[in-house]
Amino acid sequence: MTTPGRGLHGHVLDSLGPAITAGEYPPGSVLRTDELAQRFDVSRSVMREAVRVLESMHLVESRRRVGVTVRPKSEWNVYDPQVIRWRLAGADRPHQLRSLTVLRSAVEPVAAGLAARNASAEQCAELTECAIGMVANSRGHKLEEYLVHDMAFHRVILVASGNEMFARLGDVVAEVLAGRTHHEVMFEDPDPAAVTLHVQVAEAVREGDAARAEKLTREITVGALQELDILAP
Amino acid sequence: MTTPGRGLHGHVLDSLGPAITAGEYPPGSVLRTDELAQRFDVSRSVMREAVRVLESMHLVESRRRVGVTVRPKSEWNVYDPQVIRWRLAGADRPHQLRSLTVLRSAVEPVAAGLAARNASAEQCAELTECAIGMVANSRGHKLEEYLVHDMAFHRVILVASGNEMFARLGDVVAEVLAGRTHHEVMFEDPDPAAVTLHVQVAEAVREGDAARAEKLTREITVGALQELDILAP
DNA sequence: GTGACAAATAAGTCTGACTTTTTGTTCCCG
DNA sequence: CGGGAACAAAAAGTCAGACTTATTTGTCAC
Repeated sequence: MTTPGRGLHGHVLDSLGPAITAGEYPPGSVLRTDELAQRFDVSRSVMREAVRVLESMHLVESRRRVGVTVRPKSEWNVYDPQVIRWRLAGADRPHQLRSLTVLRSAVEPVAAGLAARNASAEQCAELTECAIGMVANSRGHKLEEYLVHDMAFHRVILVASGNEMFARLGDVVAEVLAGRTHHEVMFEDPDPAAVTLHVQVAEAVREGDAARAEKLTREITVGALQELDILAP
Repeated sequence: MTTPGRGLHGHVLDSLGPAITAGEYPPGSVLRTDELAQRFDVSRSVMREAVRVLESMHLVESRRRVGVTVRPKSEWNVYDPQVIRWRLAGADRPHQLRSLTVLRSAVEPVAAGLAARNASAEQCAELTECAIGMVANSRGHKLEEYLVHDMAFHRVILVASGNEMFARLGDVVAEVLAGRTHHEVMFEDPDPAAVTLHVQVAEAVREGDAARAEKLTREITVGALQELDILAP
């Protein structure tokens, strides 16, 4: 994603970031820049740059005379795409997927409603294409092709909402969907009902029916929650 | 907030960050590290650390032989609290407030519903306290005191939801609420209906009535949208 | 015990030299 | 005239070492 490890400090981050987000260093742990520089065999300047980035993610705090201390999880910038990726790659992947799925369930219906009002003709066309692609690959174990269109579908919805905060969740949603296909239980073809819902959402957006787009999308996200046993009794 | 300007590089960021997010340097603009270092009268090491942070926020991209280029707005990490603060302090403050308010309208009702299921006894008590504080300061131009309780109220809801992604939006919501009181039109006492809604949400959460908590919170956020003329006809 | 003072420590800063990658130009040959 | 290869320049990247500064901790006197 983006450009991983495009410098020495990037390489260091690819090691340290996952380690910290995986809880390998408990909150309050103290690291020393010089020691880390030695460990990763880089100069202090490079190590300092890496620490600065971790600091900007609120993963660590650097203080004079004490060192680089790991902050408690509750202070991390959990919306940072890099942090999300690190956590999804690590041990608390299931927990992270649940959190993100709940977030989806809150955001996507509203985004769909807005998309019904704001989507351009091109975006409507894209959406319909995606839905068609999903239908076309919904049977016969073509999970990978299905996933591509599913990710594209949700991304278009989020972008078409016209809200930049929603739009920037496209990568996150894509990551969640991909995770479900690649790592979770997803051996069979997708649920036909879900496929139909996507087609209907595309319809509703095209027709500018905000309420219906929202309601249908809510059904989709409820399905996603149920898959992870996050119920709403 | 947090610890602004806790180093030389922090001071540089406090200058450059707002400038970039304000669109002072259009996307594609090229900056050179050495020139910037001169301009801010810091060493190249310090300047490099600042650039690294901006890079981790996806505000800029640093490439050899070309320089530090400003990325298009659509790629920025708009959930980074620092970026949010910079943008709220700058020219597109109104636009940013609208985006965030829409995000609130999606997230908070769901968070309230979850809070009704997951809130601890302490959190219920806190919530009730906040609601009482709001009522107590709802008349007589005690806007500042009202704001404090209002911010606390929404923060408790988000934390009590048990979802870490929601919890981390506490600062953002607080910033939006503070912005409304301090910079937008808010001369009179708060809307009595809104105050009542908060009290009722606290009730619903206490009683574990998720559906009601969600519905009532949705009414609160609809009110917030209407204040900014974001209608739902 | 309390206060001030001193020492130790780790981050912070600066400088200068060197390396590496990328880009743009030039020049030669087809 | 066009295209490709070699070359030169530019800017970021890296490293090493010396120095500064803030903060903590320990000690000693009162």
